[in-house]
Amino acid sequence: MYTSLESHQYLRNHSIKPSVQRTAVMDYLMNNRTHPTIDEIYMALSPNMPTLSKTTVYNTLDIFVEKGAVRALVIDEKNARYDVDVSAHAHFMCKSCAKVYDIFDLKPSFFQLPQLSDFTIDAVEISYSGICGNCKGN
Amino acid sequence: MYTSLESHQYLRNHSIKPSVQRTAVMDYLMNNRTHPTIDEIYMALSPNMPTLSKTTVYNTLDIFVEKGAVRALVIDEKNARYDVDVSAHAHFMCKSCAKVYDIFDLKPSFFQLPQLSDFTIDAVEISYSGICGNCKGN
DNA sequence: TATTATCTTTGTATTCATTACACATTACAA
DNA sequence: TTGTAATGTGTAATGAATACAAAGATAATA
Repeated sequence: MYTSLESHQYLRNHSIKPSVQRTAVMDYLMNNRTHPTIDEIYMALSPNMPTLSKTTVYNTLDIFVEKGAVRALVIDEKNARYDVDVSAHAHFMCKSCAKVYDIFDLKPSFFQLPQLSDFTIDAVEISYSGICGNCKGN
Repeated sequence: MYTSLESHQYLRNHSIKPSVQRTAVMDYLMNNRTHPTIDEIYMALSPNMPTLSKTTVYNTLDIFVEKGAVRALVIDEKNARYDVDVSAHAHFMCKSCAKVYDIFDLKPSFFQLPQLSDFTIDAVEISYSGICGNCKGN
């Protein structure tokens, strides 16, 4: 369980001014490693922050991504998802329940960026899809 | 330049009944390897097929993907993109102009699907991003 | 402390890709 | 030819994301 002090510090480390809203969103991301959508974050926080606006959640995540504190995942065609773990790892999305899982045990070479003269490559996203264990039983 | 005869045959090979509309869409995909969006396909075809409906383009691509004749790419958060080349290759999207390029020269092992007890993995998508050569000059 | 400028948050309105759905048209088999 | 299923079409609805203007908070300066 991460405290808001830690989120606070993490934000500062990424040159993000830690407002109440930003700290709350970062707090949620650090404690819920489920690659949540904007709506999930908003729904989780709004009971305790009735004045929170969904626009703020959008703005906040945009800043987080811009500052490199969070990664935006393009794996779910329905929604953007956010991952506070910016280290090299891949993801798996279940086509049945739409949950997104981490996959850590891949060769580091998979995450090396190719050097191509035509492009300046600065990021890679490796996304698997299929059916997860929970859904297999259904 | 692929002819509509070839598209026709390609559809049959994938158990897709080749209607006029489906053949036209497949024709376009085979001759325009630019990973087009639904709208781009519709805009390109509608001058010659004034009665074509965008809904038909959506339905058609859904069938193509379902039958494995085409791959839907989740790389551009704005639009779905479609690739008639279903062989193992990766993509690069330019964050400036949003064009999507093919990347073929990766190790085959990158496209092997991990065997994990928790998931049944049946697809992988490797997506790079950055700035393309055209935009670098700007 | 008062003033001012800047940054942040908020709510509403808008955009636009995608989906839902009902109806029209076509293909095909009996 | 007739009936049925498959396919195509147009419109309406959905909903994520964005634009924007106003309100509120923060920080710096006098």
